[in-house]
Amino acid sequence: MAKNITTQEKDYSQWYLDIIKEAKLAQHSPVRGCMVIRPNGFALWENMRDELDRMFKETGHENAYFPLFIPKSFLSKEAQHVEGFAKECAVITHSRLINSENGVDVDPTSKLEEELIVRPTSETIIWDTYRDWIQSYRDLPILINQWANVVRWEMRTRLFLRTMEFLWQEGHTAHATQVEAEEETRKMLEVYKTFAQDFMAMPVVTGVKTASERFAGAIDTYCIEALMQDGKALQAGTSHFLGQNFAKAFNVTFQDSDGQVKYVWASSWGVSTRLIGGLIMTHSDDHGLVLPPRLAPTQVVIVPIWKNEIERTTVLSYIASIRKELTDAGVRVKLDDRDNFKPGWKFTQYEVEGVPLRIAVGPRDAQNGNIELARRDTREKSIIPNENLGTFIPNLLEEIQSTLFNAALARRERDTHAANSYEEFKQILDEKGGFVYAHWDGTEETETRIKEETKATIRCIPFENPYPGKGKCMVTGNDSDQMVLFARSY
RNA sequence: CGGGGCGUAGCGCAGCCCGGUAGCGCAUCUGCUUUGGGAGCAGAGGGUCGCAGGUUCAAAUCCUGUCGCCCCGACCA
Repeated sequence: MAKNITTQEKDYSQWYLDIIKEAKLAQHSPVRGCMVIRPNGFALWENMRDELDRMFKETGHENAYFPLFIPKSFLSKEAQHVEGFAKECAVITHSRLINSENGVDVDPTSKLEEELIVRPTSETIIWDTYRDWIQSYRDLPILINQWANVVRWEMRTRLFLRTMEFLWQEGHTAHATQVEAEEETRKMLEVYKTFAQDFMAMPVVTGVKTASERFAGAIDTYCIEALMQDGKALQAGTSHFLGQNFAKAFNVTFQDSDGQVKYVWASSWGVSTRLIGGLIMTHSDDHGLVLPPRLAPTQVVIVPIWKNEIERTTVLSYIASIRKELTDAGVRVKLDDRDNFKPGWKFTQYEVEGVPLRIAVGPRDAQNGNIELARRDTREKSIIPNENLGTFIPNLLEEIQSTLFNAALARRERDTHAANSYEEFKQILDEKGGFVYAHWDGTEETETRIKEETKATIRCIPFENPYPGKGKCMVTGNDSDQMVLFARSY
């Protein structure tokens, strides 16, 4: 058992923080609610980013970059949007410091004519720009993504899950027709689902948000929802059909092939460093982080073992060919031949850091033509011959990838229930947690009441319902078209 | 914004009640022995005790203020 990691059973929240600390993913910064993403965490983010970026480009998108600062007036142009973000905007009021007895002070003479907002999201400045880019239907669609940081002044923060500044991507697309914009919204949700499941090995439910959970300024918000090990849901990504709301607010029109001037249709979609929190809470255990091989910065770590200089030379030369074979096969391999840590220490450390496979090689293995192989996911250890590792190891990494997904899927299915009455609903939430499907009459009043009484929210109205069919609302008894997905959430 | 906790060596903490040479563990450096699941011994370096006032011969310790961070709840990706 790894030292310094609180068990999940004892305190899940503390366990989560311990994992981040011990796996060196991130640390708190001197600024409240902000974090330093350490090399281990950032390498993970880079792999996620690269894969998503590839998927965005395969679906026809281009990257661009828009400013960090947004004129205050832009925020006020779309009423719903303003209302949604007004409470959490950082505002820049001055441009200069002056020396003072206290060190430095804000120079009162440097007050800005128009205050600037640090972007909480970029719809406004992007749609202000799109107005210049779009005249004709021939200018459409515009399929843009940007990788950026954004700031939302949160009351309460948690590393990765909710920080005041976070990294994300935001896609912003402009289309000639409603159908096309809606298709784009759904297409990108599918991209997120594929990424979450195939790369993060994190099963997700796709669906549409209710009005109260909808993105400010959207007509519809689609989401991927994942279920964490402690039975709480995590919104892992969102995709919004924005209708013509921003086009109207920023007067973005085009002349269509029929000669008429029309407003442009829009979508936006994003995932953030929050995904790292979801990854942690999907796979990791009391021994530390567990990373899916497809995203792990290091897929295989090789730990050599020796007693003296002769053994060291023998073992390291034996390892050299193994390392080359794996590297040639496209495996991300790290050799840790440091002499100031003992093998046992390294074993534990790489386990804590979540490296999917560990190969240990000592004099005996070099002598016998073997390697010792340890899997992080099952923690099984075996001695195998040093043969065909260039095909064996990649295959094993893929097996680990699917084992992790299957385990996460089995856990989600175990923790997914259907409630046929409000009493049963509350009982499931209190005793088991997890996803709970239940009938709801479709009104905001009922939704609010359920939230106030149980702290559970409607995560989504799922596209694929495991409990299809009409029924009666568990609270009011009114008609319900289908069960919707409830959970307590992060 | 409420409730709780904490600021003392790079990290984790004790010391504070009862004022009197600033300590412990880990980490770091040196040397030797070690290396198949978080090594051992010996030695060494490292501090304006969050900040500002006050009381006192004397303040990490008592008093007053102030700043910051974390955790738990009300809003949100």
